[in-house]
This record gives sequence, C-alpha cells and structure tokens, in this order.
Amino acid sequence: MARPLATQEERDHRSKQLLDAALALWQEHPDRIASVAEVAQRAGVAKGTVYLYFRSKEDLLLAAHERHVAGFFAALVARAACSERMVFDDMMLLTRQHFVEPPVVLPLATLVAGVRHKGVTPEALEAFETRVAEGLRVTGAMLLRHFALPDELAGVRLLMRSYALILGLWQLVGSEQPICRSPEVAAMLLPDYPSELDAALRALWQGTLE
Amino acid sequence: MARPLATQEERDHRSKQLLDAALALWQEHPDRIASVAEVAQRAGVAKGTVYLYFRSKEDLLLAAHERHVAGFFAALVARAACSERMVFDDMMLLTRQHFVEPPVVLPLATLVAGVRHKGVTPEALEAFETRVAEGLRVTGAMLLRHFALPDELAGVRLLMRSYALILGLWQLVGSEQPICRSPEVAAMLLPDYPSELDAALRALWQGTLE
Amino acid sequence: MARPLATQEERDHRSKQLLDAALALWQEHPDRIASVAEVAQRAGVAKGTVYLYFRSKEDLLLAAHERHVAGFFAALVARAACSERMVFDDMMLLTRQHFVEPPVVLPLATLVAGVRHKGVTPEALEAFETRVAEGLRVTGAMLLRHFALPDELAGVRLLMRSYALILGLWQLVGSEQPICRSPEVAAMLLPDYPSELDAALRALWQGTLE
Amino acid sequence: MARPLATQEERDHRSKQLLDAALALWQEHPDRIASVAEVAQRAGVAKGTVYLYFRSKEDLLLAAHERHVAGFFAALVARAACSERMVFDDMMLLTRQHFVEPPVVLPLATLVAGVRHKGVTPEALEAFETRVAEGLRVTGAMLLRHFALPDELAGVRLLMRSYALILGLWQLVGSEQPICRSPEVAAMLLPDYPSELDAALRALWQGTLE
DNA sequence: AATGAATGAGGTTTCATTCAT
DNA sequence: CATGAATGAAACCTCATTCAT
Repeated sequence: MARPLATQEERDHRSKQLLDAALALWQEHPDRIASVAEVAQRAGVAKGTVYLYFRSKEDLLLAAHERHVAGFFAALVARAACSERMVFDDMMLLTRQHFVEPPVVLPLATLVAGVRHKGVTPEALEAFETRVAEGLRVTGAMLLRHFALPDELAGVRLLMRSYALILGLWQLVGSEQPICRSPEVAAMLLPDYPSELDAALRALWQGTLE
Repeated sequence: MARPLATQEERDHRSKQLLDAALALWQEHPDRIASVAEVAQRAGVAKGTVYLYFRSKEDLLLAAHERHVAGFFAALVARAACSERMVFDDMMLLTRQHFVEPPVVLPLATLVAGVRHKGVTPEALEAFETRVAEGLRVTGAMLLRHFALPDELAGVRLLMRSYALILGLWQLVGSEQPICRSPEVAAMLLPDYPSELDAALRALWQGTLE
Repeated sequence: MARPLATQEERDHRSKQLLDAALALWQEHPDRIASVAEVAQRAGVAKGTVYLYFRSKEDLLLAAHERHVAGFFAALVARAACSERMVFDDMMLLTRQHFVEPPVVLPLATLVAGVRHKGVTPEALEAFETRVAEGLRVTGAMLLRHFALPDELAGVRLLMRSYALILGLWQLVGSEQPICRSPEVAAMLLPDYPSELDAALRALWQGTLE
Repeated sequence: MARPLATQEERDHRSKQLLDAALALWQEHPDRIASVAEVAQRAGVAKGTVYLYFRSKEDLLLAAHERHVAGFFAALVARAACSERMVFDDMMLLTRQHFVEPPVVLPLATLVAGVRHKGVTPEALEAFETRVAEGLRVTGAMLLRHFALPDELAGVRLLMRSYALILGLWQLVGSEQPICRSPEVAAMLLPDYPSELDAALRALWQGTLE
C-alpha cells in the first residue's frame, strides 16, 4: 500500500500521472473510452484513488481536455510575446501543432462536448470555464498586438470562431474511420482535413479582419 | 399484438414513429439518452421491434440526426429553386430554423459526432455518409445560381464550413447548462449563441465569397 | 407464398426438409444451436411454418435425434435379420457407423438429454419414448437369435447399457474442443474416444453375457 | 454494502456461498436454470459480485459440477485409504451416495455436458479438466490396492467407464419427468434407475476385471 | 491517503413463439 | 396452409462509484 502523499506538489504529480495514463490509453485505443479501472491500473494506483483526485470520470476527461487547451494558450502566449509580428500562418502553425497533429486532441474535445451535460460536476465545469475564459481573455488581448482588431473582445471572438471551425470541421471530415468509405463519398467529402481546415480558417480570418 | 405491417409505406411509417419517439424523449430530457426500452414504449411498440428497424441504438440516433440534416437540405433546395435570388440572410434564416431554434438538433449532432465510432454499424454509417454527400452535392450545386462561387465544389465547401461553424460554436457556447455560470465567464463567453453565430457565419461567407 | 400442402405425403416431406435443414446447420456449426429462423430459411420456408410441423423447437430437435436412433435400429434389424450369426464386432461396426462417425449424432443426443425437461411438449416426448421403446423391444428381441441372452428383456437391457456407455463416454472424452488441452490432461484422459469406446463396450458385453 | 473481503479464506467462503446458492436453486427448480440474478440474490450478494468470482455463468455451473466430482473423489480416497479391502459393493455405495441419491448431481452433469462448448471460458475449462485428471490419477492409482488391475491407467479407465455408464444411463431412464409415462413404455424402459445402474456397473466391472 | 471488493443500476440484444393477413 | 412482422420476456455483463479497512 502506497504511503500518503502529503504535499501539494505530490498531489499535482499524482494528478498528472492520472491524466497521462488516460491520454495514453486514449491514444492507444482511440475507438473506445478506457474504463476508470484501466486508467488507474495504467497510472499504477488503485481504482478508488482516482476518485481522490477527480470527482467523476467526466471530470477527469475534462481535465485532460483542459490540458490540451492550456497547452495551446501557452504556446500562443509565448509566440505572441515575441517581438516579431505574427501573421496568419503563424496561427496556422500553432493550430496544426496543438490540434491537428496530436491524434487525441480533437477526439477528446468531441467527446467532452458530448458528455458535458452528464457526469461533469458543476464545480469542475465552472472551474474549467473560468480558466478557459481567462486564457481566452489573455490570448485574445495579445492578438491585438499582431492583428488589426478593434478591441480585446474581437480577439476572443476570433479565437473562439477558429476553434469552433477546427472542431466542427474535424467532426465532419476528420475522423478517419478504419471502415472503408466509398470513393464517391470520399471525393465529395473534400480533400484531407488539414488542407480544408487551412482554407476554411483563412477564409474566416479574412472575413473577420476585413 | 399489432398486426404485421406489410407494405414499404407502412414500414417507413413505423420507422418514422420510432424516430419521433426518440426525438421527443430527447427533447423532454436533453440531459440523458433515452434507453431503447423507453423509445419503444413511447412509440407504442415492443423493444424487440426497434431492432427490426434499426440494427443498433446508435443507428437509430444516426437516423434521427440524418432526418434533421435532410430537412435542412430539403428546405435549402426549395428555397434555392425559387427564382428569387438568395442572399446571405436567406441562408441565415434557414440556419436558424433548422439548426438554432429546434432545441434538439445540435445536441443530437454533438452526440452523434462523439459516438460515431462506437455502436454504429458500418453499413448504416456508409449509407448515411452517402446520402449526406449526395445532399451536399445537390445543394452545393444550387448555391452556384445564387452566389458568386467558382464551381460546384466551392458550394459544397461553403456548406460544410458553415455547418462546422454552427456545430463547433454551439459546442463552445451554445449549450446552456442549467448550472449557474459565473457572470464574468458569461461575459467573456460572449453574447448569446444566435448573435455570435450570425456574426461568425457572416465573416466566414464574406471571407469565402470574396 | 407457397401453396398449401394437402396430402400427408407432402406433410412428411416438408417435415423431413426441416429436419434436414436443422441437422445440416448443426453439422456446419457444431458449436451453436441454430435458431428457428435459420432452420426455416435453410429449409426454404417461413419461420411460422416450422410451428405447423413442430410444436416447439425442442420437439424439432427431439425428432432429429429420433431419426438417428431409428436409423440405428433399422440397420440393426437389417443385420440381425440376416441369417449369418452376429458377433460383437458386428455390433461395434454398427455403433461406429451410426454413432461415432457421424459428427452430429452424439452432440445432438447430449443436447437433447440436457434439454429434455424444458421445451419438449409432453405429447412429443411420450410419442418419442413409445417409438423408441418399440424399437428397443424389436431389436432387443432380435439379439436373442445371435447372443446368449436369457430373454428379450436382457436384449433391451444390453442395448440400453451400450448406448449409455457410448453417450456417457463421449461426454467425457469425445467432445474435442478446439481449445488446446494440455498434454498431461490429454494423456490422462486416455486414448481417443473410438478406441476407448471399443474397449469399454467389449468389457460391458463380456460382463453381461457372462 | 458488505465490507470487502480481504483474505483468501474469505474469498473461498464467498465462492462457496455462491455455489451453494446455485445448487440450492437448481434443487428447488430442477426444470430451469436459475438466472445469475437469482443466484446472487439467494447468496445475498449483488449481481456484479458473481462476476468477481466467476467469469461467466457457465463457469459457475462448471464449478458447481466440479464440487460434486471432487466430493466423490474425496470420499473414494478416504475409503480406499482405509486398510480394509474394498469390494465392488463399496464402490456402489459411494456411487449411490454421491451420484444417485443427491437429486442435483446428474442433472447438473448433463447440463454441463451439453453446455460445455458455450459460455465456459477456456481457462476455466482447462483448469477443471486438469483438476479432474489429477483426481482421476490419484483415485485410479488407489484402486490398484483393492482390485486386480494391471496398472494405474486401468484404474483411471475403470473410473471413467463407470462414470460414463452412470451418466449415460441416467440420461436414458433416470430423469423422471412429472409427465405421465404410459405403462408399456415404463415397463419397457426397465426397472428403476438405481437397480439397473447396479446391474450395469456390476457387468461392466466384471467384464473389465475379468 | 490509499486500497480494491462490493455494489447494482442500467443497457443492449436475442429469439422462440404468436397471429393477423 | 403459409407467411413473417411483431412480440416481450429473459439473459448476460459492464463499469462508475462507494466505503470499510
């Protein structure tokens, strides 16, 4: 039996381990949501321990999702803090790095969107939204320094619209099932997700900024 | 015991009944997915009968979702067939009528997106995608007659991008939880969904058409 | 829709078709009991039609089993009617031909034994037992002409004991699972079923006949 | 909620409780197989708990059956360890005590034989067979000290043949249906099961031992 | 703090049988 | 006689969560 973890630091570490485990399992089996037992085993703790760190399974998923979002915010802040002026392609690069290329981000975001009403505790949801709102505010404000935007709210808006497009488009065309998709449908459903996303975001930004 | 239904017409009717029941239940309890037993009872049939019409519960949900999409397509075709030239506001009207105002459409779309990998039979998924692709092709082509688009594919693209924005944005801000959302977050998370969607779509179309 | 079958002959034919179908399916998939729907489809009739010929699924299985038993009786009668004196090896030959070699006979017999209490209608069971009893009486009596038995009842007894040994031994060692059986167990569980059955029956007959 | 059971001993006890419950239910309603829910309720545990101890319902049935077999082996070992020389009647006594008189043993054995291919997990099946093989080896070896047998394998063989006869004969005549059996058939189908079994086993042993 | 055995609601699916046509 | 859509009971199993230790 593991010893009690006293410090906050240790708590955070344990928490991270659990998220790591959940994300690793999700990455290995993108087609199914790992059970709490699996996550616990992977993290090397007992099932009950998970509930010492997250009030529900959905809270855990939400936290994993937040990690992704926070990662994007951090990268955007880092880039925007740089003196060199950002252009749209810089945004696309970050988008690709944080949303398109990592295979688990958008599936998890989709799942979280669908599950939000269910098992997430109100406290966790509010905390999540508060932190995301703060992140949006900060990054939205930074955009002003690089793009021709009227005010801070416009930056927030642009970010949200972009994210909406990223997520919505992925749900339409991005989830490449292993099942065979007939050629005609594939052709109809447009080019690959990354290309189409690029074009769509470009249009959105152009329409917004001008 | 109900009498056997022989004709194709009757089969379709029964099928509709089941979808009606599922959607009605969803509308009454947006927070939970009704069980197959509930759907059957609501439709006035036995549980096993559901499986004569849908191979799995997820197939049923997908069919309900498809009905919504098909309804939008049909309305768009009807409007576009009209000689009077369409403008963006006509599109917004249809969008509001078919996606924003009906309370079940976007939650169901979200759910379907998240569940797509699970219980849906490959056949049902392929059939769904094929029909949607066909709908996109037809409606995309009609858009050419009203908007300045280079070719049919551009119409399809525009429709898909719009839908992505509608869905993605709803997942971000539209799902109004009964839970209290702190004022700051609410303020940050922008105005109401319909207004923001209008602005975002407008920007997208403007950026795309010009 | 098929035309009504008027004559008794046609009824018998239909009945045979159903048994053929059931046995063919069983032979193809010895690991599962075909559903009534499968049997019906295989026989080229509708599901409901099965119930015009058999009151329950178990009645159908019992009839299929009876066919096997009757086949053995017929062969035994044919051989015993022959003037040439039978010896034990003649019995073994018939046993092999009718029970050991056909792959479905003993599995079905086992199934019927296990299911006898359940869905078989009393009428069908009594009819089955009556006919089997008659077969036993006739064949048991014929044995008197070939083996040193005190009376007719002794012949019946010998047949029943033999059948019990055939069936019981098969249930112990004969059902070759596809699953791997560890070498030690396999060694312990004796040689193959046919050899062991031969030895066991020989012992039984020897002990019975003196 | 019952408190968790830590020790192996407690696990065994719980396991026994479940088997007891299953057998008690079987005894009360020999005509139907109790559902897992019933077994759990009878044992005073939750349904899910059953699956902590047995991987499937059939594994549970197999374990119950093994208990019977093991009980016979133990009794045989105990008797054979006794210095006093065993004779056939000692074997018959054990047979009656462990197979004929307890009303559930042979029905369950029949059921297990018929169901073996289905829900039993390969692991459980192999474990069962291994333990039974070991029991056979041990008891078969002990027979050498009491009966004129050439070697250990002959003892194993004799046991298996006997069991086959016990089981097979029961399946033929032992299962006394509540349904009325016509007098002629009853007469034909021989005396009662115990007497006939006695005679048959006697013949088998005589023929085997020479 | 950590454990993990126990819980038990919940869910999907199958399939033998019926009966209106 | 034949059909096959409808039935609905029955069954198994999973898994998020709790709580005594």
